[in-house]
Amino acid sequence: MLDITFIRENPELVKQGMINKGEKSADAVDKVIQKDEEWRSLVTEIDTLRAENNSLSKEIGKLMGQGKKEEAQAIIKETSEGKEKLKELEEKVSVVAEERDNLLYSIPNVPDASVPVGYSEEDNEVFKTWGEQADEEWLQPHWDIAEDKKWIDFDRGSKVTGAGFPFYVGKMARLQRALINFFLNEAVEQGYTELQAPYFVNEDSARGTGQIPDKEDMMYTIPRDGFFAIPTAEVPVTNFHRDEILSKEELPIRYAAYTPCWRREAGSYGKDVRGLNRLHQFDKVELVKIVHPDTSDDELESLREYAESLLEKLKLPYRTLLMCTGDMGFTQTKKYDLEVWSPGQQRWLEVSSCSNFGSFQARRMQLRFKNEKGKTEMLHTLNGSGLALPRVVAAIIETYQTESGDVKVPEVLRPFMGAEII
RNA sequence: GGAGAGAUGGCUGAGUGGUCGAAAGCGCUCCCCUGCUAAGGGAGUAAACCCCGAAAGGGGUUUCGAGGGUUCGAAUCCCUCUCUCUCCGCCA
Repeated sequence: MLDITFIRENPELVKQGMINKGEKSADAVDKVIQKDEEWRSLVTEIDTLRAENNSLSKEIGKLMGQGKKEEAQAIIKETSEGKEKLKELEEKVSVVAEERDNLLYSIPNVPDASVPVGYSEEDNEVFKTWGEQADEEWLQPHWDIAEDKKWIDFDRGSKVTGAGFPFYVGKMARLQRALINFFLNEAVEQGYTELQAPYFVNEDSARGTGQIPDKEDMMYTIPRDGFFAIPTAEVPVTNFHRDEILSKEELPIRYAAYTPCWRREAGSYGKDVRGLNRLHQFDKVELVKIVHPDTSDDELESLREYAESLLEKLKLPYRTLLMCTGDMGFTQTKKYDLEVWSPGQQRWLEVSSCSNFGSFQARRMQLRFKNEKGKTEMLHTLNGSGLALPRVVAAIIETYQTESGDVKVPEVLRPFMGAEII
């Protein structure tokens, strides 16, 4: 959610941002400004009326205390009239406030000036490419190798739960555990605080990070208890400080959390979902930063660099994309995607997405701090994967396969695997 | 799952229908006093929103777990919900 005052003062900027993000119309901007004016004048009216009634009520109290019941009675009659008018206005103001808020929720975050304007994948900018993209003929996709070695059991996963819920068997299970350990150790070494988070969240939290009302369908629900299975650790971790006012000494806050993630991914099909490319349950280490507004630009760069360093340590070729306005999503001001090279599939696979949300999320969840002047101000939030496991696993299997049919263990994982060959 | 107790400001804790946004204490900030230290005195110390103002600031409204209700008036009475604690049961 954007700040209504900011919209009021920069309507053209907000409109342009909306258009650049691919919204059909930016009418909501003018509408929300008008609704806000309406709301403010109603509030002024109500406040005045209430002030009158309050002072009359105090008068009654005073008279009652002095035993002047008849004089009090006369004033009571007067306040009763004001009360009815008040009720009417209050109903009106709540309707207007809701209309204003709905409009406000429909306006996306304004893209940063450094973001390329564009409306499709092709307009994303290749920010960086690292490593050689292997393309030998004999390279196999990871699902063939995994099936051969009985490392991943998709069929039994389907039997036990459903499609997209595989079992990892033996060495493959251990590889996952190795990656989780590696990612968390690296993050802690970089100064992130490790956090173990709940896997279910309530409705307020889902709303706080914006899964509700927009993206409800992506989540699995536990209706009986009103919970949602988290689609990413971003949800519980960012909500950790919801409704809090932090002191500036606590900043920046950096968290790393490993959790499974559940996504319904309705409507997916074809080669995109083969093997480990897209699952309903997967593991991920998520990084969340809560920072001073002045530092969020730098924090995004260091977040990206950190995520990139993980792929470099695993020696997995990748590229970094700077997402264009139309491909970056509703809540972000700027976003980088990291894509690892999948030699067996000859395509790029997204393994991390590093985003700056500015104060957009913070405002929605009332995440604030006391600034230098002692005023409360919205914080900035960022997050990025560090990293999502399945596609990294796919890339490892495909990149480290040998012509003789083995798969080697990346050097940095050997201490965790206790072997050089998986 | 059953029985009971509770939720008040940064913290402790008083307040059971009327000058209560809330006593008192602690903490914190500033000032005074004190040649160090210790102690003492005074003032201040929540958030959101609206209006006025260039600003400093001023005025108003709302908020005592959340939501609804009774009343001219609610921290205080009624209803619903959430959370915390204690005991019992169950359990990794």
